[in-house]
Amino acid sequence: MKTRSQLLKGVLEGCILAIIREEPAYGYELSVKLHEHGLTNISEGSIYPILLRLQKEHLIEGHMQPSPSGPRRKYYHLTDAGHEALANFAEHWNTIKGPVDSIIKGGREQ
Amino acid sequence: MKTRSQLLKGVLEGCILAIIREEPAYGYELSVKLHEHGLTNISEGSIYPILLRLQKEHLIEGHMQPSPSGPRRKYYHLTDAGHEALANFAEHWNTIKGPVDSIIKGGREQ
DNA sequence: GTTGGTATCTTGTTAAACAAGGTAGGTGGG
DNA sequence: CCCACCTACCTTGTTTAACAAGATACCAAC
Repeated sequence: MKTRSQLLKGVLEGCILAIIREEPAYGYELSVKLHEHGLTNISEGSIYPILLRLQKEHLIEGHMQPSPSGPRRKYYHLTDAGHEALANFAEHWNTIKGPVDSIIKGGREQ
Repeated sequence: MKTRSQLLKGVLEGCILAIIREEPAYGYELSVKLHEHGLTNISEGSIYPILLRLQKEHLIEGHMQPSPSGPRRKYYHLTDAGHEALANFAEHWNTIKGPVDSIIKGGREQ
């Protein structure tokens, strides 16, 4: 179903920023949390590239930390620019969500 | 602002299907209607490619018709497959909208 | 020592929005 | 008559993102 993956464009990035805002998280954890929130089947092949991109844009910063069990984890936290970007994203999301809902539900002309 | 144009990915296609479902429309008209609904700054360079794509996928059909004033218009209407695709899109949209809202608003762990 | 879960990252493919630009019909003003 | 303007169509090239697939590796338990 590629409709879904098109709908996720740009959305995932914002969601990841939002989750990290709550508390620092590592990649693998993000895939679990997104799933728990209802965004199922988000593969790691989507998440890691986003994390690298966000890091390159200085919206997040990461540092390795040992795990109580298993390989080391790279925890990411938001930068100031990251908080701004998230606010910006939330605003865009809100200006799109309303119109799209009203159009899809239909029936309203003019 | 490219965040916005990423967020529109996949969304515009569904919106166009939804508007055409209400009544047949032509390209130029769609750009006006989207704007009226709150989706501003959608250029014709976005709309016409979508219409061509939808037509190629047999979700819509178009036919030329004279205009009371100005060049001829190409009115599009939904096919059966188009109705299905729209229902499908609406479903996907609904499964994404809720989770994204809850993640952005934040505060909920586990 | 090998299996399996946790964890990271990379490459290549595909698909979509949009800017920019090109074509042309009709109408009204000069 | 012709020229400018609005309506209306379509195309090309650029950029960006999700994702599948796969590579790597640590650790624990058996």
